[in-house]
Amino acid sequence: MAGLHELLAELDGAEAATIAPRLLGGVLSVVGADGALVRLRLTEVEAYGGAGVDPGAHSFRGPTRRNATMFGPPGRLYVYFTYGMHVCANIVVGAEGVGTGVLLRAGEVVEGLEAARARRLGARDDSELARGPARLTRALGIVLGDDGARIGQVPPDRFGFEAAPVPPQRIANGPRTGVSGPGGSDAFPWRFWLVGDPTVSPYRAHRPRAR
DNA sequence: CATTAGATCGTCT
DNA sequence: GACGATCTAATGA
Repeated sequence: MAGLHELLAELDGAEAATIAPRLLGGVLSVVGADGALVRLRLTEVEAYGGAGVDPGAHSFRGPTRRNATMFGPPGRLYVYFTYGMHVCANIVVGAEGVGTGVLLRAGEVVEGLEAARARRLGARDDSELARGPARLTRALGIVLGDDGARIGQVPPDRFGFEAAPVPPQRIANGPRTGVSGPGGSDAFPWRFWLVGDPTVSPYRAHRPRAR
């Protein structure tokens, strides 16, 4: 099993859409803001390209206050707040200044079930604990203050990742969920998931704001 | 089962 | 001032 930084070094210069599927099946370890440890096997991710390349990416129009971490060194967490109430997390995968990341959309809790359940009261089934990007951060105890944190090894770090290669035939891909405009079209089929896994979130097209 | 309304606020235009 | 890389509950078929 390779750590995140080894994997990123091996794929140096590759596009986010090439790196994203390589993260599937890998195990993300997080010591949450409340101190409890949860390990999650990634089952669904989305790749986001760099500035001027990917109209669906936060980094498309260049660096801003919010997306600064995307333009920093790879192997860090890019955590952002959205819809007035939700937190989502990415792994920065491109070189410094490029602005690429992989959104962590869903996974299977493989350790720390009790902590994850406690953080996700209301989940009807364990497969729902981290089925969706905002649910995932909640199950793992990732908070806004974790933006920019380095993903190393747990312990001693609070965040870690171990890759676990998955056969290509078990991976499917398609348009990204909830992305408006051309970035959410078939032109960017950069959502990747493990075929048939119950923790993969349902696809939802972007919905324009109601009046 | 599918579709929709409402929640709620930081960020960028 | 408009709008989200979303989620839940409620309503309709």
